[in-house]
Amino acid sequence: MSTREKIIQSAKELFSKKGYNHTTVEDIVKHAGLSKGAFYFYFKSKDQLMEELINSMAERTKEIMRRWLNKGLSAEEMIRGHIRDFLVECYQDRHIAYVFFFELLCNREEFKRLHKKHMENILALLTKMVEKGYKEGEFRCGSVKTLVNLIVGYMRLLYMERLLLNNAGLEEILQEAQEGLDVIFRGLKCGS
Amino acid sequence: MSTREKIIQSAKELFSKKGYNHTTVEDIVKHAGLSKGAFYFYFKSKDQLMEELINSMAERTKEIMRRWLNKGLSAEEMIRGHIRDFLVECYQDRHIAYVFFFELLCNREEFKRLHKKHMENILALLTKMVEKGYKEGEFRCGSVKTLVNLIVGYMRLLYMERLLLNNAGLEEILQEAQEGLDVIFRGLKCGS
DNA sequence: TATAACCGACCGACCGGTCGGTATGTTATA
DNA sequence: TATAACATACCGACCGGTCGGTCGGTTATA
Repeated sequence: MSTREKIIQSAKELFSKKGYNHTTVEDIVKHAGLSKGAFYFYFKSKDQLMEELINSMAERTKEIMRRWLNKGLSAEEMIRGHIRDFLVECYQDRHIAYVFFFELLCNREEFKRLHKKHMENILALLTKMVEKGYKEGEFRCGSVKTLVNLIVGYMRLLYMERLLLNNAGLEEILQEAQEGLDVIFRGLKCGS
Repeated sequence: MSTREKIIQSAKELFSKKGYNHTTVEDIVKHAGLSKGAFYFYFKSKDQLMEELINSMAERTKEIMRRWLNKGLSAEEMIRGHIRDFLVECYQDRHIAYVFFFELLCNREEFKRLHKKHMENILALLTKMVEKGYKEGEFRCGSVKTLVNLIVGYMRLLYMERLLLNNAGLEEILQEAQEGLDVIFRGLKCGS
């Protein structure tokens, strides 16, 4: 692993453990077995490193969604498929996913805007999937907005509570996600 | 409003605007038209104020849930009812709800534990409601855990995205929450 | 006039960022 | 092919600003 990669990896781990604010540049470099000089050789500032982490994570997520959107599948298949990929991605990079979903919102306005920008893109992509379901008569109650919120809310919670706080395994999470989607798609009360 | 209340109110507003870390004690007292001396006359530390805010918010939420649990209603009625009350409470106190749901998770271990403790209580209460639904045959697919996660995730997202980021009105939020619950309870695909 | 309530100058720990330095290549030159 | 000239990668002491918390003093109240 290159020095630059070492710094990034170290930052990811520490940010997810202690948070952005409570992780010092000193912490990051010590944990990577380096010095501050190395850090500022590769990064303009602590903020710049943060932004880089966020952008890379968000772009990968969008890429996954775009891939599924272009497969010509039904809405349910697209949604289930991209969520699976998304959770796998989250699992592999769970440190930085935490930073994206939470850390970013507890910081200065600049970071909140960054989160908002990426979230808007992601929601727009999910909206496209869901819209298809309504347009083609696949979904019959609720509304686009409601469904999008249900899905995103569930994913976030799954990630936060199960993956991060409870350290659940990947298979377990995927299983749970499918169950939740079953409820959303089929409903609680209309047939088993 | 007493001086103590002024400080609390000021802290709530600033914490939700700038976050706990980026709100200084100086900010809080200036915004309340007071001085640091007043702050440290009423509070042992900035952390103690934070804990007080969190505990009070969490206790009120639990109280709402307990009230609905003891009404002898069906699971769906209990869930819909307490969520309504909860959202009203959140709306009135949206500043501190933000701190509870997000700020707490982006801070030192001590605060994370506090969040976890309250969350466990709240989830246990919700679980009781949901269990009743399965026990009495009201709910027919999914599982207790899945349903609890779906509901909590949706509430959190509604609160975060709609109430906080989009500044939606109370009636609008309540309406949306009902729609989401409709989907969960009836399902997307089994009858309109 | 005693005490509660409040003021605000100041302390000191902490942390992001800087900067002068070094060591290990790599390229140019004669 | 020896060496001067330069570049890259990294070190760590230090600086300057920030902010939680303290403390000696002042004002209001009963």
